[in-house]
Amino acid sequence: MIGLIDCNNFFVSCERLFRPDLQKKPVAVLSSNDGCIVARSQEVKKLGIPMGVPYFQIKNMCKKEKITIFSSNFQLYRDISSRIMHVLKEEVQNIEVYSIDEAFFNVHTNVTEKEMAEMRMRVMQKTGIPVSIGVAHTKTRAKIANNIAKHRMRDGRLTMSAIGGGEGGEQEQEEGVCILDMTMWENIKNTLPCGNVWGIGRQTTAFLTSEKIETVGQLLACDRAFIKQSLGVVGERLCMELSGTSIYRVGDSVHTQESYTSTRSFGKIIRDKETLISALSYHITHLAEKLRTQSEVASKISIVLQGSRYGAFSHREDILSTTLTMSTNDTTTLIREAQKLLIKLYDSEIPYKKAGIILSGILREEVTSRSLFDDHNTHEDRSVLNTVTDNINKKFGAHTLHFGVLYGTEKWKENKRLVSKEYTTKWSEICTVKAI
DNA sequence: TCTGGGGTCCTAGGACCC
DNA sequence: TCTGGGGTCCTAGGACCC
Repeated sequence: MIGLIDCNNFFVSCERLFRPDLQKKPVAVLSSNDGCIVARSQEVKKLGIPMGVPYFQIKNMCKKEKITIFSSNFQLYRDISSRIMHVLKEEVQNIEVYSIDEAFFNVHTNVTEKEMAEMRMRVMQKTGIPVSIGVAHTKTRAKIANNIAKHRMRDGRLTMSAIGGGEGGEQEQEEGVCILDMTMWENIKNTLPCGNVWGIGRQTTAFLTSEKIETVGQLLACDRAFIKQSLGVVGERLCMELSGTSIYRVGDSVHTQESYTSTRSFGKIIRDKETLISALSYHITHLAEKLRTQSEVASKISIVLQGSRYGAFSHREDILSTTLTMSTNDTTTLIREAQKLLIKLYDSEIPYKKAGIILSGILREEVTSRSLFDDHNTHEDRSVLNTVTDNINKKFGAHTLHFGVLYGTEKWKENKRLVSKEYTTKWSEICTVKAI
């Protein structure tokens, strides 16, 4: 059987961990630049505030309903996430970290809800973060099981009606866990909407609706050739998973990353080339450092520029890439390449709102060969410079030592007015406990 | 005034090869 | 007059996920 553990309202739970006064009170977390709502407490969901809504549209409502708002604090969330995964590794043998707040794991066939409920309590006790656990025969079904588990938690003994299914059976249910066995699957599949399934998004849901296919039961009753023809191999696999044949194994998605992206919206409109260079260099500094700590190099660099998506220049995104003559993780080389790309892509007429870098063609540093025409001495010098820079920044904090082009960062840096402290990753912001 | 960021996989079509 | 068949690799774009 495959289990899926998922943290409840993860970012909100992280904030509450250090603000216990906010338990049971409405709390929401914003995306970077304080743009949109990306995490909501149960109380906020009940108020009808949807996921992803722009903050400025509901600012008044937040004030009226006394919702506590936080800017996103990814340092904190990443650290709490790693603690949870660490605890989980002690609990089960095979875990696959799927996202910042989710992990799949294998569990024995006769696992009981009681066992999972106990595991859930231990994770909560050791980390302070509430989680839900769903178990089923396949990953896709485990996702559904987890969804049911989440609803069981909210209002005590809730049924599937909240996500569209009709949960049958009178058996005792544990809070926050669900083992979706054959009997229960047969009970829910004919009322479970396709759109609630992992892997069926907006487009596919619209298509299925147009074909009068609304529920998972109806989808599974379809002709296989029709599925393959209209939804491709992805749809075919999805149906296999739904019908109980496991296609995706635990551990499948654990492999080295193929690309790294760093992009950020600007706090205000940017028009001049120099500030764009500064922004791109900032992203390169971050990514190149990441490559170096992982002993990797990139063989392709892309710059991304985007005009304001709302207003006269609606949705204009430009990408320009170049393949490097030699794979590298050297900050200087990458900044130079980005500058060349920017000169080609830059348009003084466009009010820019966002810029970023994508590094791809990621390779292990030791397997890459050197170019015949490469200047060996320059390479060595750069390597020494990068090492020294990395060490200083590691010791004294990010960007202590940086390239001159990064002056200008303050011109585009995001707004983050409501950010909480780095309680667990920064000495100066650590919690103080007073014993009386 | 104000609308996020970081990924993966699949597919179709073009370039190129023998 | 008549101009094949079978591949691979790369890329851009779409759909989806958290």
